[in-house]
Amino acid sequence: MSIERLKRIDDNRLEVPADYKTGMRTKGIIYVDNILEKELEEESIEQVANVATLPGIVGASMAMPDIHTGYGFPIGGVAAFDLKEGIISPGGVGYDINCGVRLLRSNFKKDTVVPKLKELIEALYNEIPSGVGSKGKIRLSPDDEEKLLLKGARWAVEKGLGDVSDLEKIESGGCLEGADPSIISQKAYERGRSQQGTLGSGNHFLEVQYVDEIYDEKIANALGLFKNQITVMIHSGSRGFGHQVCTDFIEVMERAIQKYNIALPDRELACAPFNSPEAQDYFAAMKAAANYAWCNRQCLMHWTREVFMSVFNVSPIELEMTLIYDVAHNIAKVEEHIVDGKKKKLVVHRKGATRAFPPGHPDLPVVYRNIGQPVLIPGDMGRASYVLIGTDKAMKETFGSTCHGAGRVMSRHQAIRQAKGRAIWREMEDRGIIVRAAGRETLAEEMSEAYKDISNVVEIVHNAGISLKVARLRPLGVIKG
DNA sequence: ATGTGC
Repeated sequence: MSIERLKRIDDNRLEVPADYKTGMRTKGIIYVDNILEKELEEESIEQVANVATLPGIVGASMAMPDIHTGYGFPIGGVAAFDLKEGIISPGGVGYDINCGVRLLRSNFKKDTVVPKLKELIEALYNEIPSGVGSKGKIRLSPDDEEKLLLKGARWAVEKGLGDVSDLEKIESGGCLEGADPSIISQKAYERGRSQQGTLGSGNHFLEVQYVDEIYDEKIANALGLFKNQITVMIHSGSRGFGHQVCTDFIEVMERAIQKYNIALPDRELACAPFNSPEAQDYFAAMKAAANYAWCNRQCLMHWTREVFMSVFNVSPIELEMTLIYDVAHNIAKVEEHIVDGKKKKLVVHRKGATRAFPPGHPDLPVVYRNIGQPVLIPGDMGRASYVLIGTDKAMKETFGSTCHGAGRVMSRHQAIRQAKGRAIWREMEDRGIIVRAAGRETLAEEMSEAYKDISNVVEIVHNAGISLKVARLRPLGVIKG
């Protein structure tokens, strides 16, 4: 097994041949150019091949340029399965169910915010609960929690956190139908109760940014973006709740593979036939966790708006901090795609991959119907983030998917070692970026050098045509967990 | 990612 056995399809794609490994039902395709090809881990190639052995896989086992090794499935992976012959797997979604990103616009320009940046970041840090195991200002009764799991972001809006108009700018309207609170474990309920409305830790962040480059004027304009404008990006997920749901169902799936006699090259691929009770229970629990995450990002956004209004003493109308979009990048969804010329429903797993639906798709908000789905790609805290737009080519090639972020090049441990004796916060401040982090080692783990250059990643998906660059955002201030 | 792992 090695990289020499991969075949270059074109400048942006490598093929993992179907004979790379015994049991593969289809080939693998990895979106990398000859630069990021060098960063490919052998283990993650193996994982792309492993996914190709799963029953009912449709099309190729795919991976985006931010691929790295994950639990069973690679992070950056996209895999679609037939509803009758295929499976669903918690490892294909990931531990942080519906980890995702939302982007807010504003009427402010860089010049207005920079003089008050320290005060702003301090205020945001005080208002946004962050860090491992952090508790929020929301305390849920068991009844509240159940409603939240059914309603998603709408639950927060009904509590006065945000506006109804926010909902249409969230993927799936901020709520997946069919969540079932009755199959959530007590443990998950307990962990979820105090963590709603918290940022989390690791690569989760809240970032104040400015638009530094526009690649597509027409689309940027349609999204309400302009040069030097202040934007806010929020990257968070379903916290301990989603983590517990994943843990609970990996156990269920480990029994299911015995019961249904599914042979796997790696037990971390544990799964169940999509139409089995085990799979349907996982899917309904995953939806509950997805709804928990959308509600979480909705709460974080609301407090962000409040902080901006208070620090700059402006009204909502003056600020016009509207939601541009909210994407999920760890999720499984039933979607309609064209397979061999025919419309077919599939269960698409995106694990560290972002949906990138094209112009005209019925699932897009009416206001974006003509331009396509906004794709939000966070980079590391020192470099940049990107806004892209979904394309027809993505729909044809990748089941409407693209990359989700930079992807690590250093393990957390390696990063901590490299950062020893350095003051990362000061290095950042020297570059004009104010950072505040809850965890003692978070800044070391999250420093720029620990990640691939996001520009390289985005260049590949842009050149491959599976999403197109609209704007680049530079960080000014960051809140980390 | 995570009431962080051996």
